[in-house]
Amino acid sequence: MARPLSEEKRHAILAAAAALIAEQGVSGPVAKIAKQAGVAEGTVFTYFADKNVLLNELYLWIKADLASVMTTGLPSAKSLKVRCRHVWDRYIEWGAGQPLQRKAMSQLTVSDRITAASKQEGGAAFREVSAMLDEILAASGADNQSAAFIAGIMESLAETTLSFIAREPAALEHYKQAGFDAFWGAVSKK
Amino acid sequence: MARPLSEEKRHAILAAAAALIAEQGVSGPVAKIAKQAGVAEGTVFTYFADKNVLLNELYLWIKADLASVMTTGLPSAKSLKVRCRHVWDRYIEWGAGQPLQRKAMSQLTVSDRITAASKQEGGAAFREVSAMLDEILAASGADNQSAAFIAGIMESLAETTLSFIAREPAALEHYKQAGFDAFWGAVSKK
Amino acid sequence: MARPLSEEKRHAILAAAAALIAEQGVSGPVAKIAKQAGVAEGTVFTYFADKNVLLNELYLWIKADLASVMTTGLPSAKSLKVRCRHVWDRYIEWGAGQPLQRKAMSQLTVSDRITAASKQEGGAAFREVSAMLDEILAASGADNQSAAFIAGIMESLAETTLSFIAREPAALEHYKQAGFDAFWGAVSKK
Amino acid sequence: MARPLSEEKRHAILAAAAALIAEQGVSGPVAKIAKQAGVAEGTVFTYFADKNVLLNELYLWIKADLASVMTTGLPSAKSLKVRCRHVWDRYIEWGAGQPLQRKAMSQLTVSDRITAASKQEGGAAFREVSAMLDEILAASGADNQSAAFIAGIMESLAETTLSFIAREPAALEHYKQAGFDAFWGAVSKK
DNA sequence: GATGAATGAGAATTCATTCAT
DNA sequence: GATGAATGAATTCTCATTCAT
Repeated sequence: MARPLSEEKRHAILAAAAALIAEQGVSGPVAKIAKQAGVAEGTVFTYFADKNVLLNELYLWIKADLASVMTTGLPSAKSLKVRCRHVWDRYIEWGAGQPLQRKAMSQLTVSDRITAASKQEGGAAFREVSAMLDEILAASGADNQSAAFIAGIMESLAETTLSFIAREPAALEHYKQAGFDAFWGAVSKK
Repeated sequence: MARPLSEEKRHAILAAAAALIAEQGVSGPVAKIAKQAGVAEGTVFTYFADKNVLLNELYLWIKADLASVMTTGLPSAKSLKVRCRHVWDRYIEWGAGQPLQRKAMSQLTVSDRITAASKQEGGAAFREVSAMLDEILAASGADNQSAAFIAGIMESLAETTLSFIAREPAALEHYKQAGFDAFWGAVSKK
Repeated sequence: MARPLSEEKRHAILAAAAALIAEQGVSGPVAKIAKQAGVAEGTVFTYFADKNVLLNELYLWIKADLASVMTTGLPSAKSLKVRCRHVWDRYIEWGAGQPLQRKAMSQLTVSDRITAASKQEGGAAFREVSAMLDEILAASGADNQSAAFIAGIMESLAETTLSFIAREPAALEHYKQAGFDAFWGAVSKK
Repeated sequence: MARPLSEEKRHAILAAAAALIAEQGVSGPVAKIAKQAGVAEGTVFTYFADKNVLLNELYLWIKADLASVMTTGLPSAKSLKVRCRHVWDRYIEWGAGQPLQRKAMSQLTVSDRITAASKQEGGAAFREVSAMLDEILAASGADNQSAAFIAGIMESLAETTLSFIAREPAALEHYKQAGFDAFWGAVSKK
């Protein structure tokens, strides 16, 4: 191949797509993504076969980014609660710092254009987190929950927390703490 | 007066819109809504000035329906937890029984086509529920939460619960209980 | 027939049509005409078989009105120039006083929805004026003009005059005089 | 650059628009313009942002064409009347030779879709002609006319002349002469 | 590989006309 | 006769995708 695909352009397109989707939803036109990314309209299709592929790869890209952020620096030796708090804080900080990616993710999540395969692959990125949540399950002795359900609870509470932070950025620390308290109360044995 | 506007047709259009939006998102074509509702395409626009109006009225229609379901038969004399459980159960049953409306609502909620005014008006329908959540706040003595945050927690946990029920309908009762336990743990004092 | 068609409604519809067409052109919707006329949409079609019929009848209605205005009080015994001046002044005053009808007429004239038959019938209303213009022709001895051409000149100069009056209403008398001078210069022998 | 915008296509679209508007008025569908121009419907919108823009650019295109024709070869050294005759003849020949453009122009002129800015810009193209008409004004000593009014007279008489030529093409020279005589009689001192 | 003009299948919306009330 | 809801064909415009340059 004469000129190889440029990883830089690929990222620019993904980032532009995230920004546009955050603002306009998944129906935002490819032309705007291209313009924002600084490439020609047609170029988008040399990096992504079609718009659905772009959407799905964006979904995975953001999921992978979030998963990586959540588990980097995880203090494996510390207590379960400390580790959960670490993960929680990374999630909240990521969401507060990347509002466009978070908003884009919420649009992608409800869209019917993200395939089941992508959703599964996206979930797989959180294996390390899942394992940690399994410990909660074991510790709580609760027989009516599952690790997946606990993960869902964490995700939805984090999203709720982030939506409040988005409206009151100054209260970031307050909501980060309150949100974690709610999470811990929700999943730990009383 | 010639033919009066038919409330029946209006409902048929709203119901068809809910079904289509649940499946295809807010960008589903009006033509399909009309066909599903059994009316001509143009008729949709005699009932709703444009698609945005239809979307906003659908949002309010579903919100009002849910609010009504949640508070009907609320046992005012009973304990706070019993009343919360009543509201929770009604929510879960409504969501499990009206999966299309629930899916449509989740699409509408993230759409930028629902106006701030509609969101405010939609929230107002939950005044009675809000008052109840205020009691939780007072009882918990927690100084780091707000009634709005508690409402957000309830809604997001209910949605999470419903998404698990959607995948495992047979486990409805299990998740209804587990979800409520999580909610109660999240918002009550330890 | 139980209820006869009301001449009053017919006129209201024609007047409303003139007003709307003046503002929006012949493509203005029938619904707006009906509303402005204070009748129901369907009623328009009991008075006029379809929109083309309405347009053509409006054309004839305005033409007849103008022809009547131009020839009423025509001082038959006076000189040719005095009689021409009479007709000219009535035209200008009519056009200045009925700007909507005049504007509507200019829209109808260029529209392809006015049939040749209507145009012919509309022209016939000006028989008396035509006869007068024939006299000009005879008097001028010009062999290179025709009465129809002179009529066309009068009409186009009057329209030009009216368009200047529309922009400067205070200069009505000025333009009325200047326009007539131009007309007389154009059609009389030097 | 990929394919550059083709000036040829742009012209084809403008010409097709002129033809269609001449026949059907400004409400003629863009689809027909596209078909006549030999391009896809969407292509029209890559050359003109929307139909109003197309209409306004068409208006300016025709105006500029006419202005250019009228002043090309103007014998500056000759008498005022000779120069006026030159301009008049060019106008009549242009109108007789381009009946579609002329008809389109008459439709555009009465349309409310041509902006005031376009009308002003369109008028500016006739600066050279205007200057010549100013001379008529100075020469005539008439204090009750203005150059703009004279221009209006010329335009309306030319249009009238052309409408007669359109009906009797064989009488072109006759009407060209008769029309000019009328014009000169209308604006020159007796 | 990069570009952006070209394409045409939709999508929302309008509107003349019909017809049930 | 009067009304205005119902209809669906027609219209403008958008946009994913292709392909000539």
